[in-house]
Amino acid sequence: MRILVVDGNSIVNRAFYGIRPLTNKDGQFTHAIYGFLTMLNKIQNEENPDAVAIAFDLKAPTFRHKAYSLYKANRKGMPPELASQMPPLKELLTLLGYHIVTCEGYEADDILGTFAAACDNSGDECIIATGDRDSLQLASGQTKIHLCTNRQDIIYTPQKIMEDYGVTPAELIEIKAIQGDASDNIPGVAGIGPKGAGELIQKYHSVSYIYDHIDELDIKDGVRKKLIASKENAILSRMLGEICRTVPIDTTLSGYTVEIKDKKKCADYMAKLELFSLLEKYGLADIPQTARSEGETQKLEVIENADNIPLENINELYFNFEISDKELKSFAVLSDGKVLTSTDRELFDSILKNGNIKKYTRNSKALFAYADKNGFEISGLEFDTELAAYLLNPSEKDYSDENLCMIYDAALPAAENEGQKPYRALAVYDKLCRKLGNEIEANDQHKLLYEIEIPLANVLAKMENVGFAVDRQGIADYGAVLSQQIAELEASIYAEAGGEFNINSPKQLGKVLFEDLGLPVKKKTKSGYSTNAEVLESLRYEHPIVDMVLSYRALAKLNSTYCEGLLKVIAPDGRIHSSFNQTETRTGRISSTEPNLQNIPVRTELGREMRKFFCARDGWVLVDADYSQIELRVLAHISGDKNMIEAFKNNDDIHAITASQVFNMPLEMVTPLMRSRAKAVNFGIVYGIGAFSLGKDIGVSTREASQYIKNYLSHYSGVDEYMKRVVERAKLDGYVETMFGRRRYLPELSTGKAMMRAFGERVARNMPIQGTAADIIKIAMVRVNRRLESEKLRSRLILQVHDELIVEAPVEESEQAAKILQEEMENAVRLSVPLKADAAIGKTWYDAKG
DNA sequence: CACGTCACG
DNA sequence: ACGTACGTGACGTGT
Repeated sequence: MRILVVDGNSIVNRAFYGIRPLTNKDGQFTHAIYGFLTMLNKIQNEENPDAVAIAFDLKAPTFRHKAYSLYKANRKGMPPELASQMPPLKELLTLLGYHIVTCEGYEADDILGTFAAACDNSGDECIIATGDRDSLQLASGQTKIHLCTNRQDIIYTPQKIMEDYGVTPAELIEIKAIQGDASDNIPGVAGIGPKGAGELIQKYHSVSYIYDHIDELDIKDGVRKKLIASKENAILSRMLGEICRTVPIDTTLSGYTVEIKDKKKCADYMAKLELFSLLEKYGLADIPQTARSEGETQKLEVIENADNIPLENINELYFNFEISDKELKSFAVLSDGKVLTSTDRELFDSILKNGNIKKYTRNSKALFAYADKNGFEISGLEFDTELAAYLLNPSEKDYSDENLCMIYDAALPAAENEGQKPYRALAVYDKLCRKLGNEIEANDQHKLLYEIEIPLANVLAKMENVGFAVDRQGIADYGAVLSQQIAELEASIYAEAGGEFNINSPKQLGKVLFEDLGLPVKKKTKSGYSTNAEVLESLRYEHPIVDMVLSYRALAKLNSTYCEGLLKVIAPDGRIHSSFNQTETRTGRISSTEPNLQNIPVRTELGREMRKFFCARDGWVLVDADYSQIELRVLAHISGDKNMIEAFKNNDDIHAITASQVFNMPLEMVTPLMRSRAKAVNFGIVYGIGAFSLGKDIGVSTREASQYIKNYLSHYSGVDEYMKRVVERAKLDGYVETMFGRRRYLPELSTGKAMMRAFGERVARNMPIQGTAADIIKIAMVRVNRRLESEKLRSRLILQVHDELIVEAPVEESEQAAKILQEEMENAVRLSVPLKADAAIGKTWYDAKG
């Protein structure tokens, strides 16, 4: 037989520290459980064992030898965020049919050792799954080690160990005895590390041989001295490092086969932990869940192509649809507990137009786009599950109805066949909508959903449909010029490098710059030398090739991402129809894809040229309006800082004012450099700031940067208090929110890991600001669209770039459109400081942007 | 598919 | 000792 023996403690640790924290609705941390089962499932698929044993340490202090407990006793216990995951993990493992093995007085790796020894005797095969290299000593003809690392898993056989370490598995114990292991409190020999220890054991094979022949060894005197000085520790370490193989446990492999006994119970438990992706991995996706608060699980009844869809006296309609290329493929409604499907377009349209039927659905943007394309407006769209769920938790990855049913306890009925599968969620859509709706009310997010997100879906749909006109030939010509220049730079770079290589490969470029040309290494990445712009910038004067590479990069980016990329997505109508995603970001911003029109170059003149190809159709112009410092104004408002509010009320130059405060001098003395540094401080504050990064950003020492921050916070003391308050509040609530109640949960804040917690704190400071600004421009978009339509203009919104809106307008409407933009943006919400928006008109985006 | 890089607010 | 500001998406390379 073939048994997989899992080092439970080691794997769960790896999962806990390797994955960002995750909780379910109850606040139960689940990432270690999720990571453990994902890894276990993967290993099982790779190794295909007949049986699985999962070994855990016991909670009680354990000892292997008398001396052992002394050493292990002072090892730190688990952080509570991990400890709280152990009982549910073990429960779930048991439900999944795994056998958990523990033994009083022994650690998990002793159990591994015992199984390995048993297999060595019986001739069975043993696979040890662990993240701990200490277990490599167990490798043998019968036993291999499946080592889980942060990167790729490595399979260790005795041969592989010989290749990597140059010794036998047993000799690894000897090496460790000399080199020691701080994390295990194994002292080893002071002054000799892994390299020295490896060499000694390769030559002499054992600690006891070394000490028996200490005077005859062919080694340096220094080494001999160290060995002699630490003799006692070395011999003790030799004992501590050997894994015990005689734990009194049952090693009859046939007792460890895996079988799920109660699939339903198992599925329920996973659902409770909200580990839905595991349901699929363990083949439990189709098991109907118990409705935990709704009584019985429903039976799924689907009537395809129903000839009669009763709509008489229907006030609420739960439905779903398939629309592709703005054409209706089919739709399905929930009627009297049954799912009825149809392809009747006229019926579908009449439902959409009928304001007396309240409609509950998902992906309303697609629906609005369909209506827009067909020249009518939807009336009575009441609820969108995707948008509601996004407001309840914007960090969710999957807003599919099936997933939402699982998260929000709307028990999915079982499908009797493949054909029924797509309708499982619809069968319980009324329940799902009710639960989501209740939570929206409980969270006070009513306005956000009904007055902002749902109407916005309509606006976004129209923006997508209209698209942005581009000058195809202009882009192509620009691309050709770039290609020419790229080819020239390429040749010069090869000449400097003394040969051809792929400049686009950071790996190859790193080798050329830092090995072949010997330039100083400034920074390393996980996989080698860093070659990013910041590094190259600092090397500009070291070698002429550096500037060439910088130029090459700039041109290559423009050509591949913008020229070639955009040419690929121009529609037959000569316009670019980007998709605006409403449920993507965790702050409430929208995102743009295929193509991303929110990152068209602007910061360099060369890149900015690109915007000359984004234009209005003949006889029309672009009206571009952007908010002035919306995030700082939002900060002034929500922090209530008197000085900052005053500055904005006076329409002062906020960066200059900040400079005079940070550098402690009169406003007239502020130089452009000081102003630009103060601007960076303002940004930094919004982002959650650290002195190190601020210093790096503006090129001053960390010390100096930290003084700037101090000055800033003492002048804007309201901001200082707000920043403290918001983090404290977030720790209590577990989430932060915007002015309009948009939330983001922050499980990071209750982590034991300092880095991660610090990240959570920065997010807590930033999200309410970035998110409130996002809320505001969304309100403005809905209102701008409403005004354009109600004033019977042909002008239309075509793009949003976070603090900027673009309208395409007939020339004769442009002034009016500009006025509408400015008014609606500035009056979207009343803050304690004025909102300021500036509009400009031009034939192209380049011209229209201030 | 992950990573490095770089474009935007 | 380690890494280092918030939020995105696209491209090319290399495992």
